[in-house]
Amino acid sequence: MAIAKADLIEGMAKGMAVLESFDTERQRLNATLAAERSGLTRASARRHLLTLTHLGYLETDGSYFWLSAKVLRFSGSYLASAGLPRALQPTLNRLAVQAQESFSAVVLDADEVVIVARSGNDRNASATGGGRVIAYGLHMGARLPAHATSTGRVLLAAKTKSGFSQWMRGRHLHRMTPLTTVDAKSFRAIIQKVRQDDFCIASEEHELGVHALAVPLRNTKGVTVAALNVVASHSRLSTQAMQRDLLPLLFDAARELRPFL
Amino acid sequence: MAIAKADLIEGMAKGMAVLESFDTERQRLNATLAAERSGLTRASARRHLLTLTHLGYLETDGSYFWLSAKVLRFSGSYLASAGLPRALQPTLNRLAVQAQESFSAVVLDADEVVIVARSGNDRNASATGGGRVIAYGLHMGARLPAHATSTGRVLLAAKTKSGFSQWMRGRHLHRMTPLTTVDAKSFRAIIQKVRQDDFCIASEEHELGVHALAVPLRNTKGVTVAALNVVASHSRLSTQAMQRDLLPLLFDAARELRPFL
DNA sequence: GCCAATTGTGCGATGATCGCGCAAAAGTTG
DNA sequence: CAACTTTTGCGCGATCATCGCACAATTGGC
Repeated sequence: MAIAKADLIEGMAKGMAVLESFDTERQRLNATLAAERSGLTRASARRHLLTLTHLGYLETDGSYFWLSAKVLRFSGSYLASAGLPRALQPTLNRLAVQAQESFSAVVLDADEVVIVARSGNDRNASATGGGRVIAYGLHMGARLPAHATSTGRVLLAAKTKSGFSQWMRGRHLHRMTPLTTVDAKSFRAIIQKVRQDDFCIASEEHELGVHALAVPLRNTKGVTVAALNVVASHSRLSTQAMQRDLLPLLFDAARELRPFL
Repeated sequence: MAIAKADLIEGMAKGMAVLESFDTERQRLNATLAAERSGLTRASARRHLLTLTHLGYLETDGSYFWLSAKVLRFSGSYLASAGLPRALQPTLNRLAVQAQESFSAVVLDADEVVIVARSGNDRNASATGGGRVIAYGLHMGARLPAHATSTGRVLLAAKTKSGFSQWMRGRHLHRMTPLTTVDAKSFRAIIQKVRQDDFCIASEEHELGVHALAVPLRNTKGVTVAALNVVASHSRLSTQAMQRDLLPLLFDAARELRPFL
């Protein structure tokens, strides 16, 4: 949609590519690194890095660059403006208190899901032992591969048949764990089953020892606008127990949220 | 520092100005509005809006534009990469459980404080009755005026005398509530007192019915890198009770965090 | 249905950006 | 430690992307 013709500012696009080249794994970049990751020439990448630094989005020690707190301004504005997170948060908080588990609400963005609201005890974080802030890296704004997550599958199942086929076209399902479904045929079958069940369980397909249960969030027109899930460690809660104890909670929450979406 | 000469990409700067023109108050903009707010010509603003839309950071209905979930990618990367939030989060979580109150950690950015980590029961949210997601709009990435917040004052007090004077130079202290200190002389006196006390209480200066207590977070070199505070509703907890019961907790947390900052 | 205000967009001139290429710094090896 | 190799910082002229004017199309008011 809106595939504008030729009057797009490419300087802008380059700059955003540079900004995006800072991700979860690569947090500190110099000009050469940034050039590689963003596909620009070294000189150009350097100019953009300098510009972004000047604008306050990056900080630098002279040779390396890293994101500054200023980038939080965007998420702040988004979260304040977007109706979705605002509408979901109270319910997520309530679920966290009731069930003592971690809940997330996500939307689909291309081939990833984006966490737009979450809640939960972060007891699991300390259980993992070390520096992990939030259990399993599930912070606000985190992006996870759609095909390997319960929520992603729920959102893919909500697409039309042709929409889903188009999404699948030529796509390589990346293996995240030994248990990830990467075969296209099997994956189509899974999505078909999600369509029937209206929920999805993904067990250790994204991270070993972790499984999740997701349901769609639909508005009153029946359009799926997001997905809601609960994540638990395999050792603490079996798949069966999760479905038995938590699925009704999720369905209730989805029904309750319906008028607000 | 690093005030680069003349080789800064201005297309980039314009684009970021456009992105920034979406804030908490103005969430939906058309080309004309965005042009006004970002200081560009209409034509240029439109091109940048279109570009950002094409890149996926904005969504549009054809005439109006609004932020998309993709902007969360930056905060996600920042939160995953920045040492500060990662180091603080576990302690904040523990505080929230212990005290059943809402805690925030913030850094100073020009004349605003930015929330880089937070925790807390959001019971207050439901207490406020309506659609407020999080008590008092204190979400991650939210920006609040430094002069009217307990944390802002703690961070301003950490500046050198000359640094603080420079900050004050020609600054207008915006009135947030009838109780906001806006007189420069009074404000200087407050900062002086914060220097002595090493903590700050701001009562209803930012929002009526809300008061907060903040302490500085220093690293082992003695440099203040952030501020930690607790926010409570006036009706639920008196200023005196807050100081008596929570100040020791905050000081303990600050001492405990010291090696990690 | 007419007028006024606002918005969408083509086009030529201009100056900002590109990336080459050099010089200096850093790193490597015998 | 010196000579060599690799990497990084950055100046410079040519080029082409961007600017904003101006006009057309659209919307809205009365």
